[in-house]
Amino acid sequence: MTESPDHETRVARKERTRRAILDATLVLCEESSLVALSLRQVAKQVGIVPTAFYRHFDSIESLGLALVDESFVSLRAMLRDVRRHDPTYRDIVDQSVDTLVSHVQKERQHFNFIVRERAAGPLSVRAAIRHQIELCERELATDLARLPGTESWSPEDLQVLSNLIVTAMVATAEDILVAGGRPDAEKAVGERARTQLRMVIIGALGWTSRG
Amino acid sequence: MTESPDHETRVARKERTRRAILDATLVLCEESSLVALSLRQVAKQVGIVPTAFYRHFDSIESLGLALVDESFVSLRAMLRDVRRHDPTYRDIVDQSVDTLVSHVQKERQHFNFIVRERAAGPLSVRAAIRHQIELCERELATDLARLPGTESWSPEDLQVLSNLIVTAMVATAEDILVAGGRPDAEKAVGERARTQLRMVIIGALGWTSRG
DNA sequence: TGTACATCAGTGAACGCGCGTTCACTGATGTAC
DNA sequence: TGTACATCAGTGAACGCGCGTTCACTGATGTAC
Repeated sequence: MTESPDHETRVARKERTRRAILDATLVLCEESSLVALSLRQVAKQVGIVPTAFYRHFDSIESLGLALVDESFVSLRAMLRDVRRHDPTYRDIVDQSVDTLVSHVQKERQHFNFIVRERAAGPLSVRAAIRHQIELCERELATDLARLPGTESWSPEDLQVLSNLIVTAMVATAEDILVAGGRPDAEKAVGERARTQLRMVIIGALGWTSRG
Repeated sequence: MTESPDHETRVARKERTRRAILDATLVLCEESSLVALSLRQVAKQVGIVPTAFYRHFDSIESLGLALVDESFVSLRAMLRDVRRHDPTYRDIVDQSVDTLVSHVQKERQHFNFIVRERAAGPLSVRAAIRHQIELCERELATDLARLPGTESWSPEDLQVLSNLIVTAMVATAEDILVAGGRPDAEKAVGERARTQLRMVIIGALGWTSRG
């Protein structure tokens, strides 16, 4: 990079280039997938020579793993927001869906990366994403256990319910991305997610665990 | 192709090569995605020279569209099986999930292709898959309307419920593929899908449409 | 503070390779008479 | 049935291009004294 500020430390400059590589990759992954991406395309987008890439990552695959970590840091921040129930909301469903929708809009590139690479990324990237989503499911299961009405549920059934909810929320995130910024379409997807969450939760309350 | 039977018509030989291209692509797409696939890799797998590819398809993208059509023909056959409720089953949920699981196992390559390219394929392929899944959702919605207990539901809410069920079933198919043939893991995924369908249907019966 | 040396992010040339696509071709199959 | 011609699936050479990776390098930044 030539346009570096004059009095920046060497470590800071390196970090800035690393950041630029991550950002460039997120941009390129808006259209396609990691597996169709070349190191040279990334370098070109960043504005460095291809060989400079190796100062930061071994391969596109390890760059992908770094992006998974980073994406889930921001996703976990969202889950914390959901968990901290804002008293101005009359309904936990309304609040959760609003948080999801606004977070996907704000972190569009990260969510797009996750949903695409989850299905099509390099094997290790797919595995890492699957693992992270499973952790989210488990966290949600323990949250659900604190909800009134689930006292008699077995841990297994809570886990199954949690899996269903996470699946529906991932699909909602995908559909918000497909809506592509059209506010009416995004709003419709949010409405649908609200209805689905209510259906599932009413189903949950009517359900008697076998455990 | 050199190993052609002696007395095969020209049309039949062409069809056989076309079939071989489709099959080779499904094999190569087990590991990766269409967008990371080259025409030369496909030709090599088939055993033809790269240029012969053009006798059958314009591009990898149009080959992908042909595979979408083909995959959904077999998927629709499955939906017909689900719809024709076998009286030996005590439960529509048990039967539907069994049909799904066995169909995914039988048509592993097609399902793998669909779930991967749905998220990561060329734009036109993604659009085609999204369209087909939407058609499935609509069909399911009309089926649901015939179920006792849904008389008071609005068409919109039936559609929303249908979307939730299809989403859960697509996720189930994905997880069966991830289970990768390990019978215990596949069985567990089927069990979970059964429980989830029951939760959703109980939720549906407890739900009062606003329409 | 000044000097001598070490570190290391980024450079640029070079490599062999697989890519999509073009083109003129071959030879078996199909058709008209 | 036999002949002359048309069709067309598959061939093989050739092209310019982008690929990942190697290597020796440069020159600014950092460190030891």
